[in-house]
Amino acid sequence: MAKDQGLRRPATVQDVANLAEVSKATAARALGQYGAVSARVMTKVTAAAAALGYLPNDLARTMTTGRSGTIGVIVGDIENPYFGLAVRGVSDGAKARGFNVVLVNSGEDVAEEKAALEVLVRKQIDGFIIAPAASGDTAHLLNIATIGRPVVLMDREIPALGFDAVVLDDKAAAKRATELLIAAGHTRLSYITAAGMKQHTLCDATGIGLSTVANRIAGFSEALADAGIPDPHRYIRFGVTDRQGAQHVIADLLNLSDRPTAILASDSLIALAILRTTKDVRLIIPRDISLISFHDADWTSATTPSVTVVAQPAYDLGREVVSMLIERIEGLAEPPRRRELPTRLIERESVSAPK
Amino acid sequence: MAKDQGLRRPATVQDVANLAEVSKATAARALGQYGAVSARVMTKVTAAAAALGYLPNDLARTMTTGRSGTIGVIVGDIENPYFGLAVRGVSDGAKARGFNVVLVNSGEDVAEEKAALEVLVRKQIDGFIIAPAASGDTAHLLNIATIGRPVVLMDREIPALGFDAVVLDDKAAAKRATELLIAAGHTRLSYITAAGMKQHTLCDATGIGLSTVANRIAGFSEALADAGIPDPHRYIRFGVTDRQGAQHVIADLLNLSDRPTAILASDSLIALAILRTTKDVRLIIPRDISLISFHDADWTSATTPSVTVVAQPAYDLGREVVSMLIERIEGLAEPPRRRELPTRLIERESVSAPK
DNA sequence: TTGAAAGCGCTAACAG
DNA sequence: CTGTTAGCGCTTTCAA
Repeated sequence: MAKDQGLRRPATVQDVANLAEVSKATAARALGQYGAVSARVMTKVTAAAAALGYLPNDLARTMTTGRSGTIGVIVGDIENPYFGLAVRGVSDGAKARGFNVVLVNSGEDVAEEKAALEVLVRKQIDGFIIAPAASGDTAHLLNIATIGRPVVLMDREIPALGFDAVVLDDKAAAKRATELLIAAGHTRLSYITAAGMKQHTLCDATGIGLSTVANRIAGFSEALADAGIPDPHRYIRFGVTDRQGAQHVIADLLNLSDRPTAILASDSLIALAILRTTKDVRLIIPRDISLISFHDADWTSATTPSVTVVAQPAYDLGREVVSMLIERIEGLAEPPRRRELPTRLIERESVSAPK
Repeated sequence: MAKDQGLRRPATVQDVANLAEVSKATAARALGQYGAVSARVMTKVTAAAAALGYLPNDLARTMTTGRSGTIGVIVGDIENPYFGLAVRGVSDGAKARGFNVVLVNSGEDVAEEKAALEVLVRKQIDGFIIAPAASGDTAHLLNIATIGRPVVLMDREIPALGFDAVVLDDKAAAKRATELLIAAGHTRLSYITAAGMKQHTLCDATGIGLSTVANRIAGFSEALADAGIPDPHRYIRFGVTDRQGAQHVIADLLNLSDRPTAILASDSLIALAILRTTKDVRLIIPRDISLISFHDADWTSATTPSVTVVAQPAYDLGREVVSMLIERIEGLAEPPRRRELPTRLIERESVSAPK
């Protein structure tokens, strides 16, 4: 008996219409708040819907309207607090305007990014927010635009594609941070970055895969050049993505006979690896080595020493990017827009003069 | 001219069929790998699909099959590294079996949880993984089961609902950690937990909203009782959800004239708040106060002192929970199953004897 | 203001 | 093995 209610087929517009004794079209108009309905019908239909526990089938709605009210977000690593915060900005912004968000991780891998994109297209997503894994190999991104779905780039830009983009002032940020280190007296400075290339080794500025990486290296190098410090690329390390690799690269760096006396880390995960490694090899921050990290992660203010950081407006980045996207979805036709958000240097305890 | 390709209507099965000169049904069979097709037709259709850049419309497919190949995950706070890791386990497991995941944050709020659930039901999600925000107020969860969509509970269980659940051995874990503290000589022990109730104040064990919280408090209290320490609830604090609140509660606790000499933190975010607050009031860990935290967050091994933690198999939790769910989706009809995963105490540097 | 009918893109059931 | 037909639940003409 109780089982009668146990498994019932979900109610449809037709069911509601029957119970309310109106036509399907009328019931649909009342439920979907479009067209025009008399007050009498409105209440009857609403009551019927409530009685049946009616919930609209969004897929059917999307099938006919062509709009899913959903936007797709693809980032490299949601567990990176920087992206985590940005995604929260996106979610909040989307929710505020009645859109849903579906989030996919690309693992900073172009093939996975491509697969993710395909899944989302097949789900008839209205538009995309992407932090692209690489700036070469972008055919899939162009395709997406071809089928009429807007794309906004987040954090990393690819000017050639002509998409809207919201980025940070990475070059200026890197330069400012580097100058702080130089002002403290350092001349052997290292920049360690997660993404950008497969190789950990140094390279000339050509072939850098990500605008953020290229920009920061430009800022870093410029600061060194301005200070007359030679061979700026000497202590730059790329592609430090996994935890293992990070420890290894950092340990190698610290074992150099003329090891760097200051490090700039591209994100809080790298900074963490540096903390761990210095602890392992019994180097004290900032006495033996100074540290500045990109991203004001939660823990950076709680450690001893607390760490000097480049604070990034990640949440605002997300808000901004989603509002740009929604404007496009709603038909905005202007030429591509680009917005650059400022970062801020927060000085704490991890920088001092070299010994 | 170039614009001709600029915006083209996405290709449908019908388009592919026309180009391949077969019927719509045949094209669909070839594309969807079901039914049976001759090799000749198969190649023709495949070629046509490639030529047109055909991508199936998953919504249409779901409409007719009733299966979306997507599972919904609802957690309180994806930025909590514990849940972040669990969700990654879920994603990996789902991907491996050909399912997609859509993730929604509930902000540990029942109303939001309810709204999220509704959105997902409307999208015809195949099944749900939920870390419920509270164990009262569960009508919406029951409803979901009523319409025939399986639910598996993650991390927190609600036995009354009869759902599958995967949880950790919270009680044993709390007891073990507490015993370590007691063995070190502590008698004034505090437990600080994020979720559970609105009030920060102490309470009797009745009306605790979450199984995890109740279980841990049981383990904590039991250890104190076993050691003959009176008034075990004295230093327990609930509902420390936001950063502000955390600082405040902790500061109050540390300002007590007979303040606790050891704290057990319910997650890494609380532990962080403790680190920050002790730093503020110039208390040294572990000299002035010992600390153990639930969750082996990344940073806990990199700080000075590194922090002793209850390591939780969050990733495995996610894997396990998703595999249970998929079995249900694929028709498993057995009675509800419950699985408890073991945690592990990792001793590091944040515990010592009281002064 | 309301109703009837067509159609979104796909798969399922049934013939041939 | 292939084609025809019907229908998923909804919105959208078009008439009434």
